Amino acid sequence: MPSGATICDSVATGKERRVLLQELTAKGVRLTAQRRTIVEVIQEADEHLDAASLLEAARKREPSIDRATVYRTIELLKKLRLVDELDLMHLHGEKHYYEVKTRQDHIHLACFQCGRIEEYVSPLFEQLKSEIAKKTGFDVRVTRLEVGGRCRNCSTG
Amino acid sequence: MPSGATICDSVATGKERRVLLQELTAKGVRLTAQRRTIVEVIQEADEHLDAASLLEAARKREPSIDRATVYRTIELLKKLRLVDELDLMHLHGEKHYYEVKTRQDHIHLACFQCGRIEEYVSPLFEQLKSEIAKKTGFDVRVTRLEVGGRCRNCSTG
DNA sequence: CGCCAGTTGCAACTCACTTGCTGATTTCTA
DNA sequence: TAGAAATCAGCAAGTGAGTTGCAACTGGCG
Repeated sequence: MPSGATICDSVATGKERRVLLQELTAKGVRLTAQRRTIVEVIQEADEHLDAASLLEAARKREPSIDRATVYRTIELLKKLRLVDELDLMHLHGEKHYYEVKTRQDHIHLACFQCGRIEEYVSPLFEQLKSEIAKKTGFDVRVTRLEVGGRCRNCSTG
Repeated sequence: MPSGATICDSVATGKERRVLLQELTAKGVRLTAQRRTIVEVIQEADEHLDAASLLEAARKREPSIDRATVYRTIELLKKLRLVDELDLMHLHGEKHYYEVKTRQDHIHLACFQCGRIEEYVSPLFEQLKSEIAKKTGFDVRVTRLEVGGRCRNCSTG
């Protein structure tokens, strides 16, 4: 975990989310009403948001917000490494999904049959990332591990 | 490795590629001149191909080939699990890249600075996939692990 | 060697995302 | 607490990757 990161939720699971507004303020990022709103929506989301859903949700609070602002804010949050971008195996077209970075990276499992997304955290994954860094000399900034297949329910029988 | 798969190259590295034409014939897929050409291009490629480059290369051999045919053939090869689709961390926009499936999945490391793509194979990754299958009951069909950061050269100094 | 399900080329279309510009806002300085 | 400088937002037009409907064509079986 980066020093100074602000987190919440259970520390045991590795799933604590960063607190975006605090981190943005700490980094001296200019806080406009639009950014506040977009960041709130992402922070409070309990499912994976694509840009269009994010825009829709943000407009409920701040109707004038534009698509371009949403994309520009997402870009900003990605660059600051406060959110992760996902494809979810392109189960529903080519759009991207966004989620607040958690302390430990997690793996996304996408079921091709029922479309459900499962999340999975593993010390083995952390170990693999360390191995990569050590063996290749790579400074690992972002990782994305997505798995496609059939979930337990859909693969029985 | 699936039974009956045809492979080539050194078996030691896990990087042997499937032989697409053979596998297509074996599966009874109708072989048109266009499909042959597209498959040859993918098979012989020594770098990651996006759809546009694939089209361009295929047209050098068979000038009438259309973009739609390339996309439809890629879709076919993906469904038959003969090729993998990559994003390469969207280093060059939103397009996708394709490569012939190898015996062992490999990890793609994308350098944000110089743009180079490194490949990495690890038993730990195979172990992680088994763990996922065992713990979640997921029938793992496709995996994609991409890492973004800075390569050894770009991170020194 | 003729048939026909499956495939192709074409052109128009969709969808996610980007960009140039102008006017508005935030934050810094005095 | 003004005013200035820098940054940001909204708008609307544009881009680029990928998709689709359709008529013509063809691989491979009978």
